[in-house]
Amino acid sequence: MPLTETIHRPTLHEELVERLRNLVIEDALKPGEKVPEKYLCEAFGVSRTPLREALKVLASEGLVVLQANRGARVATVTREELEKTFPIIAVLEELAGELACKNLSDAEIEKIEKRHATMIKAYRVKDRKAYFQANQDIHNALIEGARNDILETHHRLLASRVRRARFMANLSDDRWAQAIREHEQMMEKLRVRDSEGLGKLMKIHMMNKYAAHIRALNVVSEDAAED
Amino acid sequence: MPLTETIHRPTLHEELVERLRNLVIEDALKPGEKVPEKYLCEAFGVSRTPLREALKVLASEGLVVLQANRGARVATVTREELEKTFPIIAVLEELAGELACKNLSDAEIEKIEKRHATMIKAYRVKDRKAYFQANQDIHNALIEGARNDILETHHRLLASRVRRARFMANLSDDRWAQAIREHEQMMEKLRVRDSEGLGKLMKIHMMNKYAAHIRALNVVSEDAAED
DNA sequence: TGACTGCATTATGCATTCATAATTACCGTT
DNA sequence: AACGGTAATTATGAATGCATAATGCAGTCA
Repeated sequence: MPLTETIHRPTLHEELVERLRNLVIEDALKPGEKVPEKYLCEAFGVSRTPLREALKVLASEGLVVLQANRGARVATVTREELEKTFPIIAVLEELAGELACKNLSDAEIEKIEKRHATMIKAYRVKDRKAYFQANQDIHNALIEGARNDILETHHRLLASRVRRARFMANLSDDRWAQAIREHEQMMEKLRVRDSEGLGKLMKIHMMNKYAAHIRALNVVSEDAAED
Repeated sequence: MPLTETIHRPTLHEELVERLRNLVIEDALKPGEKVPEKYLCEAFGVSRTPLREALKVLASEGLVVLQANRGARVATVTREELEKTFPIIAVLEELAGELACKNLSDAEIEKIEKRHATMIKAYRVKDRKAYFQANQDIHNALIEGARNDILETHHRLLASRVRRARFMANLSDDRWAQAIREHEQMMEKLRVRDSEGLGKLMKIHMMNKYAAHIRALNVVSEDAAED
């Protein structure tokens, strides 16, 4: 008789994992930076034990790296890692797309349709922020639509290391237009519940995004080389 | 001047993560069982702090589940989880197969060829143990051949929850023969470095393995229903 | 001036301790 | 005897303490 959800009282270290993860993802703690254990303890009002437990977990997620006797640093994302990570995300999205096509309700698809319209509008007026929000929502809805929490977890683990705010600025007009076209195609497949079609498109979409990131990275590293 | 590898001194908690993970994978700690914190501390000769840190990591990997104030239990694998996990492993293997085809050296392929021969021999004489060992080696070699440690990590995380000793016994003669045929096909693709072909076969191979597991599970649960 | 050495300071890993929640054992009531 | 409630015990989460490795700094010598 599942009338009630099993209650979940969060422990300190879980709370901290959550908080710290957000700090890293939102770039409040920047890649390569030391994680100031003492400071964070004071800031959160906890002792070192739960904070250190949280760091261990974040390390196993790959968000920070631990050096014995030298503490934790926020993991830096090298180009090599990007190259390794994107293809994995791509196949996960492919799978998610296939499953979502099968499992999403009509109402949910309708909701995504609305989000899509919002996104298109944002594109027309070049509202980057609104665009990214709607885009994010659509992708999340598709991933969740797969009804596979394990897939979701692994996708999140991988995406959180790659999705960094600074990439948002690097969206070229060309890539933006291309992304919109890809989303239009994806919606077409979703409407007719062509699961394989959607899966393939989502994979391609991700790989194209990857190519754009790499191009942006090249520009950055060329700039850096000028110093 | 990279004459020396950067030395890595393992900390206690890393060591413990390793050890405990093995205990779970090797079924020394059985699913659903409580993880006897105190006992393990004594057995390993460490205090609770590093052991508990290790448990947090294993929990984030999904090998154990933590209940606040009620300690840790070895995670149980439900059929639902199997159903969610296998398709993910399948697409990861597909990707791994593609990458391995591109990245394996001729010498490494030769090694796999030898392993393959060993496996076939084991099949002929119905030596289950030798078969599983060679099989494992081949799969590991292919995953490693992808030259993508992140892919490897996620594959390992997923596989370790699913790969349980008791499944080994459940290999039917039919499935065994089918698996052998699939491996033959995979080798053919690998020899000519048909990356997409190998990828597709590895995915199919995994999904067939999945189907076999489900069949085995059905038998088990029907047996259980007889009580 | 600049690099090296030894000491002081700090940060870190781990052990220990403490407070409290969960479990068990016990006992009285029906 | 079975059930319910309460006290004793145990286990757990978190804080504190301690030993040691890493870092920063002053002093020395070229």
